[in-house]
Amino acid sequence: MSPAMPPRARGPKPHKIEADQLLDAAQVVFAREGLRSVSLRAIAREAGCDPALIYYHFDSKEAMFTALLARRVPPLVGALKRIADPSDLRPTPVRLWDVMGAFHRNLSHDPGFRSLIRGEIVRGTEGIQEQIQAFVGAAAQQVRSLLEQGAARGEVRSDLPPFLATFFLVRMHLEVLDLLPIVVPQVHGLAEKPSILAAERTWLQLYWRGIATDPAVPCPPLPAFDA
Amino acid sequence: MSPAMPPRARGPKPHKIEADQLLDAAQVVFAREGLRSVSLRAIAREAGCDPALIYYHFDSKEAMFTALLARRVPPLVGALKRIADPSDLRPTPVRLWDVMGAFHRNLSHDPGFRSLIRGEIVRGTEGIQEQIQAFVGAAAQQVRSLLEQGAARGEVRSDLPPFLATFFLVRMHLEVLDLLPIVVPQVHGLAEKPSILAAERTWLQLYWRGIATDPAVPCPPLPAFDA
DNA sequence: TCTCCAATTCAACGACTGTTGAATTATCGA
DNA sequence: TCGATAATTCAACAGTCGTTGAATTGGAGA
Repeated sequence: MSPAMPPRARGPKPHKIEADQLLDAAQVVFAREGLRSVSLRAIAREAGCDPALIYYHFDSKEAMFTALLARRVPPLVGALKRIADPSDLRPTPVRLWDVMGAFHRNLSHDPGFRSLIRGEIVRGTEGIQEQIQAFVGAAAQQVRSLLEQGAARGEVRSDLPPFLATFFLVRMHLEVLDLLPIVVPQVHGLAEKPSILAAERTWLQLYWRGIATDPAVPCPPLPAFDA
Repeated sequence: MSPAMPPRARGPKPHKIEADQLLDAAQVVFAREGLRSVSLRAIAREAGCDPALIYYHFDSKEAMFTALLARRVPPLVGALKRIADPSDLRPTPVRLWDVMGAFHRNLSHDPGFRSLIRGEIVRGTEGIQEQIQAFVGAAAQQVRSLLEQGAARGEVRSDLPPFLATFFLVRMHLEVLDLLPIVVPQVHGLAEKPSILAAERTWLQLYWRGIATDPAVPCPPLPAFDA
């Protein structure tokens, strides 16, 4: 047998692997593989370490997932809170567009993360579900408040149940990102993948025409997201 | 050791298990467990037989999934084809409502099946994806045709890319069913789960207001689905 | 009644899973 | 310079997975 491959050194590496780096790797794998079906070994491979190291930083696979959640949620909710501040007097559709921008900035990388959240919601894994509920709840709360402000200002239909208007906005966003670039080109024979930004803009214009007090009043121009 | 549990008889059972019964069982397990993470052993348990029996009727787990697909898709596509027949002169929103009814009748039981389809689309398992593409493509083709007929009759905005209008309709339906009854009550503190039918109706009214040539013209009344 | 076949189960394979305990080592403080 | 500790890996565990080949048996046809 070849004498090569001496057992790799065990001790600490030259560059310590932080818990955050493990989460980065997990994020990448989730994005690629999609599901809760990702294995710790795949995450470890991505991070360039042994699977056992994960247990040095986290108690379990589940704990790792919730840590991932805890790292991503607060920035998004904070952004939504700022947008939904009642002192913001810009037109409602512009503020809604800002909401969608916040979603994009905080969730648009890795569809696996969204798919994961979605899966846990419908499956309902013990313990995880409550955390996701808290996250989705906090986000939806802000959007709902924003829509109610719009109704109070006479810009949004008041005959529409606010929870439905909220639900349609939040949920739509989570999905359009993942399916549109895959499904549309093949199904409709488009040469290029449709621009997600353009699709989002069209969607909000449609939605606004639906919820506006006077649908004849056109939607104001909507800038790109990264502004 | 107790002499109980003599090895169960091996030969044929009194009531032969048909391939369709295995598919029924698979459907149930998919609906409950949700994902591609269902095991053949779970399906066999549900069907009350040995896992190996599945390999008597199907070549592999993948073949079983495509058989499930083949059993469900043709009725849906057939229904859509009838609705999209150009000789149907009813108002466009009513026909769109019919489309949603067809989705409901053919897909509303087991969210697991939809979740499965959605997962396979974004993950892209070899072989399976093409079949799903064919299915989604055939369905979307009919919806798109219907929307184009609406535009030709002056009922649907012609400045809206048809592929986007189609995508928004089809995709929205697949999702609202699964998430709404779970998320909305807890997040918005509703006493009861919102009626899916009511939510669907509200959604189509919103959508119609968005795509209609004249959004001031109200959506005609929309009957219940099972008619 | 005998034979054959279709339908079913059993037992096992190798691969992969989350998890753990012990072994190792680089680095830092004394 | 010497320990101690933090960071890392190894090897193994029990379990589950999809899959296969052989064994079994009830019922149909001759």
